[in-house]
Amino acid sequence: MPEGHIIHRLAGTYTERFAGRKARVTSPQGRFAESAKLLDRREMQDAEAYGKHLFLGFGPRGWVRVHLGLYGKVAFTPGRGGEAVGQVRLRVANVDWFADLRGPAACELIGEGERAAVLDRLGPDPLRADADPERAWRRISKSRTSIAALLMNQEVVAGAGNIYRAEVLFRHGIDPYREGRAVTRAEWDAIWADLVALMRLGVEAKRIDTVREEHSPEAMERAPRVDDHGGEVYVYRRASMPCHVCGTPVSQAVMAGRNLFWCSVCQAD
DNA sequence: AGCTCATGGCGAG
DNA sequence: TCGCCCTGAGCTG
Repeated sequence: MPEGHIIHRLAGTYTERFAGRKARVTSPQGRFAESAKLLDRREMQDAEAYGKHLFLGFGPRGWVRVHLGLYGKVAFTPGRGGEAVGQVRLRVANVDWFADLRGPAACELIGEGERAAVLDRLGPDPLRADADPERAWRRISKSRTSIAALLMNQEVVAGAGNIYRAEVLFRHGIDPYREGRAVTRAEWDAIWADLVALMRLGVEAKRIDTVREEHSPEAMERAPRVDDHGGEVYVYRRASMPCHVCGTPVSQAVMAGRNLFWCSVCQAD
């Protein structure tokens, strides 16, 4: 379930359980074996998230950059860990815990320069205190690309994915097909502030909840949760189901190869 | 057993 | 814009 909130939570958990100690680093599946060997029995100094990228810091040995992609998962388990189950690309372990990474899109050992290059390409991350939403605004306010596509572009905003983009556009009544340059400054400020708030909640709750309290009882009653993506939402994966606010069936379309969900009434320009 | 789908992103064309 | 890669869950038959 990897949007940015999950990655930030993972960084916190890696830090809490492994940072400041020597770790066993292995690749039971083998695809990270050579790099793992270079890190094994070294100290993991810290773990940090930027957007959907997770960096495990091994000081002079460099960084492990992990990107979960669509399928990647990390499982933390107490104990020393026996035989790996399934395709475990990376196992980090100490006497108390082991963390198994499966199915990542990327898991690579990189140096400071490569890390800087990755960060350079990323837009501001709503979950980071050092984020500068002005950078995103400069990009959005000049763009003819739809606001929905812009919010998914990690060079514009880092960390939001398909769920947050659908939900934040709903919450601000913005047609997903509207061009970036037609978004007002006030709307952008509200979108950013909302992303910050929603994603922080997501880190805490480990799921994505976006339905405001005044719509919530109604929403729960009408739409018992069927999906495994987490919490209670307005439009994401609710195609044809009644909008929690106006009752209109939720719309679905494919935009740039990704499913897009919105309410054509609440989000009409 | 085999298909389909997924919260992502890359490179080719 | 398309196809492809990472993997597992939840169907179908």
